[in-house]
Amino acid sequence: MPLRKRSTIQDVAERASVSIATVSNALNGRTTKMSAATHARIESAIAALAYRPNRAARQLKTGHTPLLGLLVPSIANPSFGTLAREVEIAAQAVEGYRVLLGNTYRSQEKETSFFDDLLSHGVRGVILCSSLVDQRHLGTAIDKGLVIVSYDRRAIPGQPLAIDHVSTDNVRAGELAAQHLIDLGHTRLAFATPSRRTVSRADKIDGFRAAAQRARILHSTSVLEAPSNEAYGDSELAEIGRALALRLAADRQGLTGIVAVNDMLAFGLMAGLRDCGLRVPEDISVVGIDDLYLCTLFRPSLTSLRAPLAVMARKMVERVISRLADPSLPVGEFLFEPTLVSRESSAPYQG
Amino acid sequence: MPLRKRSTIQDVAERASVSIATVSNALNGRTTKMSAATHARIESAIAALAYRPNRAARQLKTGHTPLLGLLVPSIANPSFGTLAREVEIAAQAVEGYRVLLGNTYRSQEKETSFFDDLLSHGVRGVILCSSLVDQRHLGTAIDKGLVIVSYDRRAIPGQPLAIDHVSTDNVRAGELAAQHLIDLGHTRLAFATPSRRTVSRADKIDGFRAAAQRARILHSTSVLEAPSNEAYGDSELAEIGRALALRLAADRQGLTGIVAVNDMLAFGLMAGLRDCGLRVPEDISVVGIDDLYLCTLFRPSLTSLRAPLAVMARKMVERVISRLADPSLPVGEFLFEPTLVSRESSAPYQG
DNA sequence: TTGAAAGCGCTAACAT
DNA sequence: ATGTTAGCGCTTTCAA
Repeated sequence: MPLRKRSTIQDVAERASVSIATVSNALNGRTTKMSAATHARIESAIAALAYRPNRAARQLKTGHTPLLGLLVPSIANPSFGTLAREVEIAAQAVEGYRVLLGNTYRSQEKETSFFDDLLSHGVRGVILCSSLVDQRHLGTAIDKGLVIVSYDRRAIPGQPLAIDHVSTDNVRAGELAAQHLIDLGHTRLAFATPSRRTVSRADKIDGFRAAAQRARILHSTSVLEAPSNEAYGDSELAEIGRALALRLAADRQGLTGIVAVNDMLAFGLMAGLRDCGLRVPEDISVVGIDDLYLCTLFRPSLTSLRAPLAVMARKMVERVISRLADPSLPVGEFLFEPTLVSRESSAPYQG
Repeated sequence: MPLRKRSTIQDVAERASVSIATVSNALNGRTTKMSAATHARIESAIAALAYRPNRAARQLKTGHTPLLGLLVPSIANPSFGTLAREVEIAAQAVEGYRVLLGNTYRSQEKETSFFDDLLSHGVRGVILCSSLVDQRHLGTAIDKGLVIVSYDRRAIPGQPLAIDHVSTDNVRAGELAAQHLIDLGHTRLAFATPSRRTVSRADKIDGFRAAAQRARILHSTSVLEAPSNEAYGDSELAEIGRALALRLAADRQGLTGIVAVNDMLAFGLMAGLRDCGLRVPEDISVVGIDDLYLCTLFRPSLTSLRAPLAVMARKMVERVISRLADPSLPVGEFLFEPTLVSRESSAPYQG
């Protein structure tokens, strides 16, 4: 079959015997400016030609295009895969937006280059999942017209950037996780995390310690951390969990409960503990954070903290689009409450 | 800081005291058409203004834009997350292309709507991971100018569509998986799969049966299948695995080795078997297909078949871009050899 | 109620 | 070696 050229607004106008201006009006909902008959003729011409407006042309004129950037450390990480799915659903639902995906592997250079490309493509809204501490490059991007919504990190007080923040209440997540173990009778707890500090990790630790404090067991509490020694890879977090398990097997320090900074690390931790002959939950209870659906597939299944991802994705999309329409919108921070999902990996303390 | 308007080719031309045509020439590598001094002036003007060409304008003129569509059933599924990462890397590496992501949840309507949007955005190349059997809508999309490369399904002989196919050799994958179990001494084997047939699933089963045939154990071989009773969801495949495990526990039929159609199903299968008191690998050996990095995190870790994903992603990107440049390119089918990665889930038959 | 026309930023054919 | 210009498909102002 011959490759027909896509039909243009011209073709529609001719077929409906009107000017392109009138077709454009119809396209943009200004139907009050024409007779019903004209409108009908245009509609049927559009249908007959399977006409779809050329976004590039429209964008050249209006400066807008229904595209959103989504920047994640790595889409191969199930946490971000799940998030990406929710973002895509929300973007489609809200305004028929499509999603331009980028992976950063935690490289500031890749983030910057993605921003440049977005701008170059006329995309001005972006949802950013970044664990980078240094955020100076964001200022540059914003100055160039980018609207950024940041996922899973609180606003840093005094930060001058016009960025909305949508995040789980990570303090609360750490707190609920620790409290769950405390309620089960555990008193010697640890928090397992990569050593590099990020806002969200610090928050989780704060919550963890707050719960311990309240239960007066802060003194028997510790933070287990290991550096990531490889370039950002799929299994990095799990490897850290595994490394921590080995250390624990060598010197357990009486620990009976561990909160992991996220599920992937918890999975690695559980694998490592098992390899060392430590049983979960009989010897050590483990709680993750994220509640990936993978939690239900491991044995023991992993107790974890769930955030309302779909709602958060909708909020992010909504904020990006709102701020695009009205740049003077006050900056907002939106924290969402996590809930504990109890499974097999956590059990009562065995005196 | 005031939001400066992005600079245009005009601005560059003025700053370098040349015409926009010359700037355009410089931009498009036609540097032989100007003096070195002029070129240098333009370069420095571009740098000074941080000029980046407006893609929409360029596209309106040329009909091209460095964007690729990537359509997957669900990006939350780690198989597709991993693929998406490789595709993004390849697209960036080859020509600085960016990736527009879409999820189909196996809905033909969503596929079609994604194609329409791509076209509307001027994107003409797309990498498609589809398990849909009916492919008539693809013909329509191709007629409209879309260049499609299909992932993980063989070309259907006699299919008239101009689609390149890049896939694991699934027959070989099924064969290697079965052979591995046979080599371990197993004689009563089953292949576990969702009941809905796709090209790739049928191929895997063919390979599985071919290996059994060769070992003269085809008669003690079966295909275990269960329907998916939920809408496409994250855990669908795992649930099917779990359901099959329950059936097996009720009536094991002497089985000692199972090949799962993919790793996610295998994970569910292993969880279900364990819940029913069947031990892997002592009672039953399990082999998956895909070799997700998650394989190493489960206990027992999962034996699986690995495909050269990065190479395949590069091939797909390369084919899309080649065919975009030369639509008369002969249609190709590219099959890649899987390799077995042996882990804990498969062990010698215990008479 | 409808249409003419300018112009968004760029490329490339065609001058000079 | 460099410049002039038409035009890609669309929106929108202004005129009729």
